[in-house]
Amino acid sequence: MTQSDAGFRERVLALVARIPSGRVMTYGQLATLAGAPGAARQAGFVLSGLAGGAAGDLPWQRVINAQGAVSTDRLGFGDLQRGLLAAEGVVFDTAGRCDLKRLQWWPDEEPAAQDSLFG
DNA sequence: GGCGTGACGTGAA
DNA sequence: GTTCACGCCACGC
Repeated sequence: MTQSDAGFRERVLALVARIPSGRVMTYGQLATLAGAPGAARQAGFVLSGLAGGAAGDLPWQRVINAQGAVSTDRLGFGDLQRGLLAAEGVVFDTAGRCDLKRLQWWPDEEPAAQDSLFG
């Protein structure tokens, strides 16, 4: 398995699928966890192929930029992403930004730890 | 083989 | 606090 491994895309998609409801991750975070720190742009490009319904059960909506705002606004469905997150309890500011510091999720965290976050 | 692209990130003004 | 510009790495042609 030293040929091409799972690939950067597969790892990013696997991480996105692990994001619990009501939580979000940043592109740089996905890239770093995928083994490519700095490839935040590429991480977003991977998700770009999912937009439109190809995402299946993949919660691509839970992936936002480091500013706590959605980057899909330039794609035309930024409101869609905000709506999906809002349905999960994610509140966006008037500027379209959320409390990333509180909503950012790491695969290292366990479901039980989320309970403390809401407290 | 190399070049350009891209749902970004960080630093600086 | 915001905004501009450059740099980053993986993928497609």
